[in-house]
Amino acid sequence: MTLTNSLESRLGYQLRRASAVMMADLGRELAELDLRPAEVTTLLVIADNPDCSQTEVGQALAIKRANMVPIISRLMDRGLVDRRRLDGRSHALTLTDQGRKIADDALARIDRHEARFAELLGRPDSEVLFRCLPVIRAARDVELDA
Amino acid sequence: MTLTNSLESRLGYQLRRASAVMMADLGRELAELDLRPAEVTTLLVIADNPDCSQTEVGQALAIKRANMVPIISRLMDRGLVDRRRLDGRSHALTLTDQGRKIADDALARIDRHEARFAELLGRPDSEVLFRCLPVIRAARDVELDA
DNA sequence: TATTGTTATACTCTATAACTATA
DNA sequence: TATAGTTATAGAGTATAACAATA
Repeated sequence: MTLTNSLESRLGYQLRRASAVMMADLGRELAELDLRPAEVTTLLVIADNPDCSQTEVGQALAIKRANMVPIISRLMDRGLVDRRRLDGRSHALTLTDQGRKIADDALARIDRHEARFAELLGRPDSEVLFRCLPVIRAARDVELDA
Repeated sequence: MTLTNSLESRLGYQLRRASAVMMADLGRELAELDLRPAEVTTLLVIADNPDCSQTEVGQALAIKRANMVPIISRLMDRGLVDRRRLDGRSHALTLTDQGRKIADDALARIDRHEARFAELLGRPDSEVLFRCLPVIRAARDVELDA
């Protein structure tokens, strides 16, 4: 009744399944904040880079310009992000006080979630992962726009 | 102009980005077959387990019963998968000759794609990944149905 | 001309609830 | 009652093309 699956020996498949498990776990951790993963990551990038632009956030997160629009829009509607005109076409993004509070809370939750998995893996293996995953990304990081 | 991103030090984030890169690369490799990743994996599981049921394929791939329907449906429409009534409610899935040909082609492409990344990582690190990723999955593998 | 933000739209995968017809 | 397959529907992420305003 348990099926064999030759995909189990493929790295891409294992990566996808592992990533799905961590995303689901993160989702549970963030559900109370009513924030989607894409919104949280956006919030954290703005926290790290006050006065950055929407396009820059997208570049940091591999999210296309067009797809940043509804994310920023929702964060502003909720009073977590503020923006200030720079020149006629670009904005400088910052967190509001509320946004900073939520970002801090989110980061604490992320780190609880991370700790659960780090403990599972142990120190030396974690280090290999942190060395290998960027190598995979660098192979051809998601190309933004065309 | 390059932003800092504290997420870079988080395993979940690195996994997701690395997985996205491999998925995009796989997508390019499979585009000529006009098969989506979910369809290819389904095809390969049926190849490995002739006469399995739709629900079983879903369990192997962490795809919910309801979401298997359009996948199987499209594979049958294209003449790649065949099914035979078992009892009044379950079917036995098999590949057609055409399906077997496509599955073989897909597997060859997957392995070319895999080889590119394996080469990048090297032998000992690859082994660590193949040991670690299932550990992450096992932490709480995607629970099917409710 | 190139860039920032935007709109509109489509596709892929995933999630839930409820139904049917069996067993 | 539980199971296999199904329908309908919604959400989330991602992709493309095209536009306005500005640099």
